[in-house]
Amino acid sequence: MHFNHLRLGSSLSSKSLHVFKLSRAIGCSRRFLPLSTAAATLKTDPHQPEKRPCLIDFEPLFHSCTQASHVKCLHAILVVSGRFTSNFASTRLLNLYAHHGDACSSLSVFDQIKAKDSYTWNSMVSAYVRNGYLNEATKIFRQFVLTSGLRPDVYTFPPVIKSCKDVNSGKKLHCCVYKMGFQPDVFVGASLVHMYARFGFLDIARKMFDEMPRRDLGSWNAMISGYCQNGDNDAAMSMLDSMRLEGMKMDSVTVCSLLPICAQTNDLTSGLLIHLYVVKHGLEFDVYVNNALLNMYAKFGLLGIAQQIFDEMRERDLVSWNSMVAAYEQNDDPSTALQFFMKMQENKIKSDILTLVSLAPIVGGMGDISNGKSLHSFIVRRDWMILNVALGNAVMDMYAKLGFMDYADRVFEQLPVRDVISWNTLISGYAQNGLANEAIVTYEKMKKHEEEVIPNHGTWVSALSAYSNVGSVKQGMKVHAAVIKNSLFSDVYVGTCLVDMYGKCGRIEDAMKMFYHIPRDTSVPWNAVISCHGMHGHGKEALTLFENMQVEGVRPDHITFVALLSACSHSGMVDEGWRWFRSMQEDFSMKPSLKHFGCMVDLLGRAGHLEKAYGLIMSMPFPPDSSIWGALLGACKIHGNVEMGAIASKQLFNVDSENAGYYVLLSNIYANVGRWEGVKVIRSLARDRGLKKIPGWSSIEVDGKVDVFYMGNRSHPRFDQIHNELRELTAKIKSIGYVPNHKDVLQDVEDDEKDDILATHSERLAIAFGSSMLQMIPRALLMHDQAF
DNA sequence: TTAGGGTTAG
Repeated sequence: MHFNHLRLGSSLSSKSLHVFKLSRAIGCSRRFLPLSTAAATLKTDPHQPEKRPCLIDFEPLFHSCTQASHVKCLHAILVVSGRFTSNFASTRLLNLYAHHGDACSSLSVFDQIKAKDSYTWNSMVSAYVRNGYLNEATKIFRQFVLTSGLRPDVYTFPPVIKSCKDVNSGKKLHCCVYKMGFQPDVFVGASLVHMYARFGFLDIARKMFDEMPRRDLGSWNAMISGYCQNGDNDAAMSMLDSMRLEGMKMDSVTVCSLLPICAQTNDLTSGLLIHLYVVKHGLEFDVYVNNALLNMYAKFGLLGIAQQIFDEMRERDLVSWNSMVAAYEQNDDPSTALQFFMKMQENKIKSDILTLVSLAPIVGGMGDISNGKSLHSFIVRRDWMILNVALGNAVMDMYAKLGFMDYADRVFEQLPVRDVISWNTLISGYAQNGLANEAIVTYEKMKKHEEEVIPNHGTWVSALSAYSNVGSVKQGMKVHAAVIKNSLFSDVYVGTCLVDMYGKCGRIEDAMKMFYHIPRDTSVPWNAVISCHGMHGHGKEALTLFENMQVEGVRPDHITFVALLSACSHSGMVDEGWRWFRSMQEDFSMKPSLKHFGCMVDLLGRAGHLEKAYGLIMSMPFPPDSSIWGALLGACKIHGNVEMGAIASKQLFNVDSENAGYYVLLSNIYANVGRWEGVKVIRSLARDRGLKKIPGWSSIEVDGKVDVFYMGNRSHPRFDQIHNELRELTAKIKSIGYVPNHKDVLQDVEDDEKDDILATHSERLAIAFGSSMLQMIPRALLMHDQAF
């Protein structure tokens, strides 16, 4: 019966008005006035004025509470009608609050119940567990056992077992259940089985499961989900087979446990079969099932299907919304992800920690620090930083993406708990922002905390990329040793980083040795090895490797072609470059991206075919970005083509007026041909727009420590020593015939000043430092100048 | 009328 059937009149009596006021006072909306009117009418039946409504009269009202505000309203009615004092009614109210996520109100009701029975105690424990207040649940359970004088029953244990945080407290409860003489029946038994499985004690769980006197679907699910959560997918599947042999059919819980492992094992077929089962058995209206399906399709990159499931869901919860935001974020569509987040706000869906975990990388990618700061303060205001390491890590990563490593570091310092990902995020953040030295220092610091945090794949990958950026092969080799010690050398990603490190440091032979040690059935290591050959001008070797890759049946991807085209570009192999640029489209059906066009513009430009490069840009199927025009502008500098340089820079400033580097490049083109007026115009333009070029830097490794130098930098503690060494070296090389090339100084200054500028170039500072530390021979400086 | 087993993350 619906509460509307109880409505007997439409005008409000004084008592019903009282109910209304009371219901407003405790926060329920006017829309639910009929509920209070109905109850008030119950009280004021003119024919039986003394008769208060019986508990049975409230039954339909209990069932009508589909929203939190309904519960508040019913609460008011119970108070007014004098039925709140009934233990039964108030405990049901307690449960209703808990079901609607309001454990605080549950507690307030609980406190008002004077003669609590075990139903009341059990309900309060489960109210806390249901809403995630595990510590409070344990406290209430203790009070129940120690102070109430009542005996826990079979209803008590399942929620308490569920709230265990570690296996030891679980074991204690297991003993307690055993001592009190409870049979491990289906509920308590399944709880214990799942508790052991959850903490990874699958053998104990399995033994208990096998010895259970009775097993229902829930018991099977406890065991299957235990295997799934521990990544033992084969055991989960064989358990499923046994379950079916015993005539049990999968329900929504079984389905929800299995769907995530379909995505993990890349088994789309099983996922589709389960989806079919869901539809056939009418499980498609379960929110959990829909969320699990949605997530599985998103993990396979099938966003269209995920979106369709979301659109067709009758009921959506926070997990559904979070999953959609994460789905688009993880599939490189941050703008749609952001739209979903906005829609959440429009629909008044409150974000939780996981919403923010997905939102942080989106904000990081938007490039606006003020948004980043508001997101951070939103989290801090709610104290979520303390609750969840993953969120802290996500915020660090966001600041790293925005280029604010000082903020990322501050967040790191303030984290109450740091796990391996916190360290990895900081290290890779520094490395990605060009602060290789800081990355290395952090990695060294991490090693000192080895007892608390064990490095993983991500650590080696970040550390290696930092060492390869500063060209520190000795330190890189130490990481290599650590990788071998941890038996990770056969991991494709770690191995590829080693290839990359040796390659970037110029140790091509070592890179090749490493390459032949790692599995090469995917494009990942091939891309690295092709790229490092290309980088050092070994275009032919890069091409040979590319051919070998095809012989071994490994399909090249977009990145392979970027590596290959850039190898052609660095070796001046124009014809080969064209050939593969066409081949990728014709033979491999790949559409060239901006990066491929960028390589081609670079290839043609470097070779002096500026008109052809311009023609290629004009034929592109999408608008060229700053990297394309930047490549053309760079080529104009090499070939001193002022006219084309002006065209390229005009386009460049249209698409990216913020990058100071391009202004410098154009002014250098003018400077090269001595057009100092042009230089002045461009420089003042850059100054007016408040742009400052990020200075170039050079690094050198001495005794395992890496030092970084910037042009004209005087802040080094050994500055005087370096300066003296530099003077001596310059004098020496001048005495053996070195003539400074003033053309390389792109400023309109006197020749002696040009000497000074050349002499304090960051690479020279680094070499002078190295020389002063190691008594390096001046030959290094000579060699360096040739490459200048 | 209280209970077990389920979906999202850095």
